This record gives sequence, C-alpha cells and structure tokens, in this order.
Amino acid sequence: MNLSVPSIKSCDDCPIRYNAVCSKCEPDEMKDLEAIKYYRSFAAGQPIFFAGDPLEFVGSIVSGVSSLTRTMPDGRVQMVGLLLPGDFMGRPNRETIECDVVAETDVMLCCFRRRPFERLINDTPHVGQRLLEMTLDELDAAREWMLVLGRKTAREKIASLLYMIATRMAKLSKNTGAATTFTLPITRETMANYLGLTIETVSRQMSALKRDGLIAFSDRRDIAVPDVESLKAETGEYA
Amino acid sequence: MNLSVPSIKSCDDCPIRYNAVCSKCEPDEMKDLEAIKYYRSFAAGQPIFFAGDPLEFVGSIVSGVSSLTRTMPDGRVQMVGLLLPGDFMGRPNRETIECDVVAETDVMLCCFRRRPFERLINDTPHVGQRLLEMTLDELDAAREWMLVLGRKTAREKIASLLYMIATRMAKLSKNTGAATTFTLPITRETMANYLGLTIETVSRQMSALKRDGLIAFSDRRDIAVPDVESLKAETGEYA
DNA sequence: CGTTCTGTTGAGTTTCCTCAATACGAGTGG
DNA sequence: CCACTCGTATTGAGGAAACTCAACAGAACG
Repeated sequence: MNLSVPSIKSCDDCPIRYNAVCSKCEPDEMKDLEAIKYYRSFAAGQPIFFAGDPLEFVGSIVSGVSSLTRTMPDGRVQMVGLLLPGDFMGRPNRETIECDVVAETDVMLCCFRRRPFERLINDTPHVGQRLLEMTLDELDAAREWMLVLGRKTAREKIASLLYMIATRMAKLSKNTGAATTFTLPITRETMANYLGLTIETVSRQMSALKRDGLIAFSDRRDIAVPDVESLKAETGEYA
Repeated sequence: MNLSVPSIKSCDDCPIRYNAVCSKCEPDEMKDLEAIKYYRSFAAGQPIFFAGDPLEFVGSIVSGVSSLTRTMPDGRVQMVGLLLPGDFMGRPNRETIECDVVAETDVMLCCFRRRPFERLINDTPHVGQRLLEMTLDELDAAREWMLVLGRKTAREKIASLLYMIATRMAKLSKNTGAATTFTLPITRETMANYLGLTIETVSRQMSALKRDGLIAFSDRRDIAVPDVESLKAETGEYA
C-alpha cells in the first residue's frame, strides 16, 4: 500500500541534497545519478525488505524513519540499525539483504537499481567517497550501541536513547535552551527491540524517569526534557 | 616495548597482500602505497591507541590480534571490535580515535601516516573501494554482535563466540571434519568484555558447556569441539 | 458501545551479578 | 628443589535486576 510519489522535481529541491550519499557530487555527477533515480513510498508499518531477499535496489531515506532488525528462530528480535533522512539503505556488491527493513513511519526513498549504482560508484569517485564516510559513521554508531547493549542498566539504556533523540532533535531545530520537547518516533516495542529489553521494562523505566522528574509526558509520544544535562547524567557515559 | 621490525622485504611477500586494504591495487598503486608504509610492532598487552588520542596513523594488522574497547567512567568495559590479520585500524578524515586499541597478542602493523593516506585514497580508487568493502563487512559483523549482546543468554553468547572462532579456524586450516580444536587467543576477561558478561559467568558457562560434552578442555586455552553442529545449535541462531 | 492495539502496573521467578573463598600455573628467589 | 607471589580461573552463596505471566487502563476505530 504505497503512498503517492512526492512532488520533488529535481535534486536541487531535495531535502537531503547536502547530507545524503550524493552530497559531494559535482553537477555532472548529479546528472548521472538523477538519470537513474526513482522514488518509492512506504506507509508506516510496511516492510521494505525481508531478510534473505535479493537486494534489487539501494537508496537514500528522503523522509521518515525505518529500522533494520534481526530475528532469531524463536522470535526474539533485535534492532540493529535505525535509518533517518539522508541515511543510505542497502549495500553495493551484496546479492541479498541480511536484515528485515521496515518503515517505522511513512517513508520516502530515493532509489537506484543496484547494478547501475555499482557501476556508477566506480565511475564517480565522490559517491564512493561519501558512502565510505557514511558507512564509517554508521560503524561508529553501531559500536556506541554495543556499549549500551552490553554494559548499561535498563535505566541507563532508556536515558541513552532519549538523550540521543533529544540532542538530535535540538540540533535540527536549533534549540539552544536547556529544555527540549520532542515526539518519540517509535513505539515502546520498538524501543525495547532497540535496547535489548522487554516492553514492560521499558514502560517501568519510563515511569521511573518521569517520577524522578527527568522527563515529563502525559500523551505517550510527546516527551519533554526539562534539563538535558540531568538526562545526560543518567546515561552513565559521561563523568 | 616494541618488538623488532619484521623481515618483510616487499609487499609481494606480505601475508595479507590479498585481503588487506591494498588487495585490489594495481602495480602502480602498490608503488604509491609502498612508498609511504612503515612497520610497527607491539607486544601482547601493549596499548596502541588511547581513546581521545590524535589519530596520527592508520594501518593494517599484518599478524596478531588487537581489540577495540570503550570504557565507562565507572570502569565498565565493552569490547566493540576485534581486529585480525588483514583488518584495517583507524579511520580517514577523523582527527581523534574514540576507542582504546590494545594488542591482545604480539601484533605487527603496516602503518601509513594519516594525512598522506587520505590524499592517497582520493588518487587511487582501488584503495577507497576496498576500504568501503571492508567497512561494510565490519558493519555487518557489528550488527550480528548487537543481536548477541541484546538478546542472547549467557550460554548462547559463549556458544556463539566459540562457534565463530571454531568455524574461522576451521576455514583457515581447511579442516573439513566435524571435530575441531583451537587455541583461544583471548583470556576469560577478554571474552567477558566481548560478550557483556562478568568473568564468573563466562567461567560458569564454559564449565557447563564442558559438563554437557559440547566442548572439552583441561588446559584453559586449548579447546576441542567434538561436534561443531551441536555447538552451533547452542547459539540459538539457527533453526 | 464493543473491539483492538498500545501501554502501564503488579506478583513471582529466573538469570546474571556481586562478593568471597579457593585452585592452578608461571615465574622468582632463597 | 621448594616456598612464595602474582595473575588468572573456578566455584559457591546470596542478592539485585530484568523477565514472564497476568490483569487492567486508555485511546483509536469501526
């Protein structure tokens, strides 16, 4: 049940023009990319890939949030990646995808069929260079998350996730004050899968942080952080 | 306390010539690389980088094993990467390193000062392409490990680590039989840091796997796996 | 107004951690 | 050669954290 294709006329109007895989491209490189791109939209909750699928296309998230998850035979699920606007999906020189990919919100993708994109990487150096940068950043993020999964308490895990979202939102909205408000883009279950917890533990720790005045919410999605520094202290990661 | 520099005369003799960052290079590209490379050796237990250090050089592991770890202010430690021969250390376009890097065994590195290497990446496409491939592989491995850290039991974690080492060793030694023997390259503490466990839990689960006949050892380092498929079943990951 | 989906809260249990004692091997010096 | 020490590993007892199972609350939707 795909949504309608957006009204982006050219890459010049694209909201992710300057942080996606194309951000370093010269005008002539952009022309090559633009020639093979196409848009696809997915409604919230829709699968984009199933683990094991042949990897037909790769692409960038233009808008929305999507998740990568791995599932064990008995049903245990671990999220292993969260893709935000500008992030790249899929991997060149790989025949199949090893994770389930799901649209957590309505998602729009700027897609390239994999084979032409692989050829293009070899011809246009700036795409490959940017992709390397982005992959290294993702690897850094994955390692940060390994510390969270392996060594933090449930409370620290929740605080870490909220702190990450709060600072990222504050950066986007240029909010420089100590207080921040944001809308959680994910459910309790998604939070649990991200953090290696159960939904009950997520719920309990959210309540505990609220009781302790570190966050505030009545609606389940809209979170207020009165003092970001106090929340940061709860992550356990900064002296 | 560095060891003596090895007797590798040229890259043609290098044991990692065909899987390191240089593996796709043409002869002329190799000449550029060879012009700026130099070797460094580290004894087992020696630090190679401290988190926060300026990243003076990058390079490949020629021999030995080294680890990347992150440490919390209260002393909790999580390993976030394990570098084997051929693996690349450091990251272009980054001023400082964010992890502690330690030589777990005696290690030899083939180093390049970072700045010249960054210039070289822009000029020699095959280095950047290979580095992208390697980084994507590392990202896959990190995601696999996130599942282990987030969702597996202590027993499954130990089984997963032993299974990974056993299969990797079997591949190296072309051992096609069902039984495998190998020497653990790491201590119980290192295993614990890898798996997000305490050393006591590692020890208990090792004893339990031994009691159940899945592994055998008397010496603490030399492990025998009578039936690799049975060990695989204990990882919880395969139906 | 019922149904469904999501989230919260409680009670009891399991798993893993903490603290503590002990064992083992390697290296050192008497 | 033997005692001593140090680093590493094992094992046990008790406790804390997170999980499981279960009941219930609130919002969204037909």
